[in-house]
Amino acid sequence: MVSDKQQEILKAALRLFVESGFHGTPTSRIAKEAGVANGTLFHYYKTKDELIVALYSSIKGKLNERMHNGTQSELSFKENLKIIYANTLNWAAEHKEEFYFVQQFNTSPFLSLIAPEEISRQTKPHLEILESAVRQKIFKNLPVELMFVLLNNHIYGMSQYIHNIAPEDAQKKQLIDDSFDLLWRMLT
Amino acid sequence: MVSDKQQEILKAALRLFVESGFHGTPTSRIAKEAGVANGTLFHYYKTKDELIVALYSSIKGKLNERMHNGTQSELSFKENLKIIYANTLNWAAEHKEEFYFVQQFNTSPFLSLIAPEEISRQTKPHLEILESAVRQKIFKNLPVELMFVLLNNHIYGMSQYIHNIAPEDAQKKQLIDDSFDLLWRMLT
DNA sequence: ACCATGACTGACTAATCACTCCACAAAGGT
DNA sequence: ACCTTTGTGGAGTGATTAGTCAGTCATGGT
Repeated sequence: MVSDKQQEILKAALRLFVESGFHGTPTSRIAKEAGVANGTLFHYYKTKDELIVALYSSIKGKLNERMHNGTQSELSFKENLKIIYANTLNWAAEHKEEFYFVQQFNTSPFLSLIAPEEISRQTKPHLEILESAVRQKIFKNLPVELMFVLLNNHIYGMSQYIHNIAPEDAQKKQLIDDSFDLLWRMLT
Repeated sequence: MVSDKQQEILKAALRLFVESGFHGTPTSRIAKEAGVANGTLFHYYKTKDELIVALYSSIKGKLNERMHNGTQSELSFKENLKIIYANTLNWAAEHKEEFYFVQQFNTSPFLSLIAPEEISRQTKPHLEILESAVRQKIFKNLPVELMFVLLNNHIYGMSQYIHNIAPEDAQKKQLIDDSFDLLWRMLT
């Protein structure tokens, strides 16, 4: 159950963190932009760190939800992987601030606030997908962790690029198709 | 001319920024760890922002210097690219804090403190290398900016991976060889 | 009508921050 | 010897910060 005010706080925090960084945005400013009293913020989140982590988890949750939209066990591995790939890139393009925030968070000392088991819990399903592809000899016989970071960073890079050139829908679709082929070619 | 104390300040700042983030480390702490008075820090750098940018430029400069070590016009394009690739990954492995700092900086609002022309000045030579590879039909006929972000993020990913598994020298070399082949296969 | 609960408020505080200021010292030119 | 420049120190300052706290208000149960 996330109340309206809580939503507003998260929304304002996201905007301001992206604009000015974590320590660069005072809690007072977040409260102000959320149209909420200072105390209210601390009513919902005991500390600023807790707010940051909550925001991260909320965004990650939404991305994960979206990522597997439309995948079906009847489809081939390649088709499913491409759906996941496209979902992620489309989500990133539609949620630039969220995506940027996640990147910012991942390359910051705040990442250590997330328990390692929480991280591996999120990562595990993806590693398993890659593992099965290796077993089926679809992918090269390489460590799945290696393929995972390459896949991840490929997506990061593509997001950056799509963000920079801001393509039309048709062009974007083409770009996703083409870059998926590059990725596929690299891993198979 | 960079004095000893200045060096110590940069060294301490790097360590602390990586550990606690930009705003998370007070200038007073940097001065203390550098074995220098508070005022001395501000004698060399008018503001904290100026210190951060100076640190970034210094690190980037060192990386750029190292990157092209050993390249020769007599060698083939592929050989030279591989040298650059390996130099970058080796530098990153030997300078984890520096590499992490650059990533942190790049995904932070501080990036906007670097003038766009400064950035494109650094990027241009790399784009030109890619352009020539496209002209010679070595690489696929794709936008060079696209290949650039993919190349960049591939290297970021590999650095992450190498950092995580901390391989022996021989294994690291093998990893660099193999991952370069992946990259090459993707772009040609 | 009365009360209990919990969301919500905003003035407040203790601590911390970036940065200043001024004193002094060493170096080097004349 | 004298002056100027440059480097260095560290106490000090005003602004800002995360977080507190004492209390108000709306809601719903009885």
